[in-house]
Amino acid sequence: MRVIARRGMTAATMQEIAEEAGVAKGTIYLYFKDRDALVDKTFERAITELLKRIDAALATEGTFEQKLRASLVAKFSYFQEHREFFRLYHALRYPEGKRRTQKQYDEQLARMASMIEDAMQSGEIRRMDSKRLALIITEAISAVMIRRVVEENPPPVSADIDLLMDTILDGIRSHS
Amino acid sequence: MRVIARRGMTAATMQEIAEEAGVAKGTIYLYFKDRDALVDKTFERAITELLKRIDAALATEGTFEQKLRASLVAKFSYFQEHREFFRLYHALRYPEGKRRTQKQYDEQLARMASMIEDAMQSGEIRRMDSKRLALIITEAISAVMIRRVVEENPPPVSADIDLLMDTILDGIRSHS
Amino acid sequence: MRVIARRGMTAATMQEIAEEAGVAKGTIYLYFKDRDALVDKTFERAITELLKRIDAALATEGTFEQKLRASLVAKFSYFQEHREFFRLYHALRYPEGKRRTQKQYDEQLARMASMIEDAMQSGEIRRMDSKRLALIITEAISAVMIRRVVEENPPPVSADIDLLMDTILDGIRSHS
Amino acid sequence: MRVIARRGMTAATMQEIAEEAGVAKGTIYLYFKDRDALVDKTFERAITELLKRIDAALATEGTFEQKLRASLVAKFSYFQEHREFFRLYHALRYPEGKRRTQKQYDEQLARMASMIEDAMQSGEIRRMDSKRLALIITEAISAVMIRRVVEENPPPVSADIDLLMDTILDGIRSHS
DNA sequence: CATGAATGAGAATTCATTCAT
DNA sequence: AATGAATGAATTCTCATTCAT
Repeated sequence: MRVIARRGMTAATMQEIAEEAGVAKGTIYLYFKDRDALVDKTFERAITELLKRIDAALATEGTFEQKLRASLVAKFSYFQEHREFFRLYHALRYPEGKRRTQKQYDEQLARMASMIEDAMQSGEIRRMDSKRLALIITEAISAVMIRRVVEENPPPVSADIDLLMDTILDGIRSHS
Repeated sequence: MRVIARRGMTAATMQEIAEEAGVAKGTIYLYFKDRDALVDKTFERAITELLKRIDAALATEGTFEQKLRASLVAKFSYFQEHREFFRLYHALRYPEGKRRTQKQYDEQLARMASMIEDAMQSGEIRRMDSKRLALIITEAISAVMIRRVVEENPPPVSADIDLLMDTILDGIRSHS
Repeated sequence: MRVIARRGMTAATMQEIAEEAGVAKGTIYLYFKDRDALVDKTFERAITELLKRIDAALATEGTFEQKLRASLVAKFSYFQEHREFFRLYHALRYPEGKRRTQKQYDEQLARMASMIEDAMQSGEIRRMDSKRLALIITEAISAVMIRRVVEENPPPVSADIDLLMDTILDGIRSHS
Repeated sequence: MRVIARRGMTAATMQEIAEEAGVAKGTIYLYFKDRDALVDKTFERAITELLKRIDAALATEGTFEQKLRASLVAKFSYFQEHREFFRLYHALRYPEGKRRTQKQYDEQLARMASMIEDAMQSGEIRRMDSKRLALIITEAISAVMIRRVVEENPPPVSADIDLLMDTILDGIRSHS
């Protein structure tokens, strides 16, 4: 995970992975059929943990706003702990050499869309294309989160979360 | 450009690039110092054209809303013409193997931020962190645009543009 | 034996041998110094059984013709039982990577040559180079026997044995 | 060819082949897709030359005896020139694994069988199973020829040829 | 200018062998 | 005695780069 996150999916070598893992090159092949399998499995594992956290947040009781904020907190804290994974998350969306998005990413979008529809039903948010909204919200959040990872001195997490919630819910237009 | 866009920055081989260009491998080295230079220059060239269009849109007279919409139209129409480049644009943000973002990306963000500040000054939009807003808006737009590229039957461009403008300006909260 | 016969002396892996034997890889090294020793010993064992049968046939009382036929029957019936070993027998003659023939093969040839000399002495067969004759006869027999192993529907054993005896003893020339 | 003949089909390494050929490892891959292709093609090439010579001998006018002797001379002189190939010829018959390079060998046997049938027709040799005879004769010849390659001081070629012709045509039985 | 054959450093993969349990 | 996880040397293969033509 660390090596792939650091070097990227193509540049990571079996040698470096072995060294980082503290085993010999050959040992890796006892656990993964080949390099491809290793990358795939590693990728899946890294992302599964994140999605589990986000789903847990979305599953809590409360208003849409509360759930959205909770999922946002989950995402931010995950990357706070695993700064290196931002590149994996990045690749999740449009993996090299494939035109399709990753299944897990699409599933997460679908869950977000369904939550949005519920909120529309309850009148909490306006009626709009739920799938597109899910995409826009997810990526807006990711953008800030990924940016934080590479920033020397990012603002407090709460500031970014508040800004995102504020922008998503009320837009940027002035209402004076 | 085509090969790099198709295969990705790491997977593109000099052989395939030469074939697509209709020249011999060696010939490439008459025009580029090495593979790195080729990738960098190609990347820059692909992106410069896009940024030029966006900047032109931003430079027009009018309200913030008008300029934002114009830049959005520019971006969408560019990728309508160059579907394959979405992967390059993708890489623009966090190039493999580097922790830094690409200079051009940061510059574009800065221009957007300064436009946002002008709009805040004029009272057109609320006072918020302009840099973060620039990031959020840019990425929300990119998310939809990139998604369109891989969609079989994307909705009409105007629908996506309207949705984005609407969401960015007014948020998703219901005001009944 | 089975694995080496099936895969060949070079392609057989310790892993597959261990699996077929129902033991762990490491266990093999309690019984054989290394892979080379295993292959050599296995080879020897497989061939010793065959040579014992042939020698028994040659040791019976009777005319040269009777003894030759008996040894032929022994050889054919052995490979009838152990079809997979033909590849081992094949390697017996000119082992890969060595220029020398296998000792046991040479010894068998020598025994055959001495039997031929006895038959010359007794006037049963013509005076010719006994060593070359032993070689020619042995290989002619092997050729048919090996061919039988790979044939879908080989002719009856007796037909092949009769043909070989006939050809060896009387040649192919017409005497009409 | 030389390396494969010397080391065997499995033990020959790309490194040694490259060195013997006086090129770099990578260069080989410009001419052969992979190791397998190299071995197959090399093998085929080595054998084609031999079979061409034998066929030329068989195609001459004359009695069966004359043609057989001519083909025998061809075979002996080929291996006189290319001593190292005996191992390739050896492998031709029952290649490790189950490669189908065997085809050329089978074709040659078929040609020999058809020549034998002609000789039976003309009454020059006795009526017997022509396919089995072709096999027996071919392998008897090969046996002597291969043995010559590994012998320190082989007898004169003519002696071996005479012995083979004599044995094949008239058998070993005494007619006193 | 252009070529493309040749290069060789570097990466992935295999497998005989070891050794702590 | 037996195990099998771990090792790493050896091998195949890729591809950016060079250079004689």
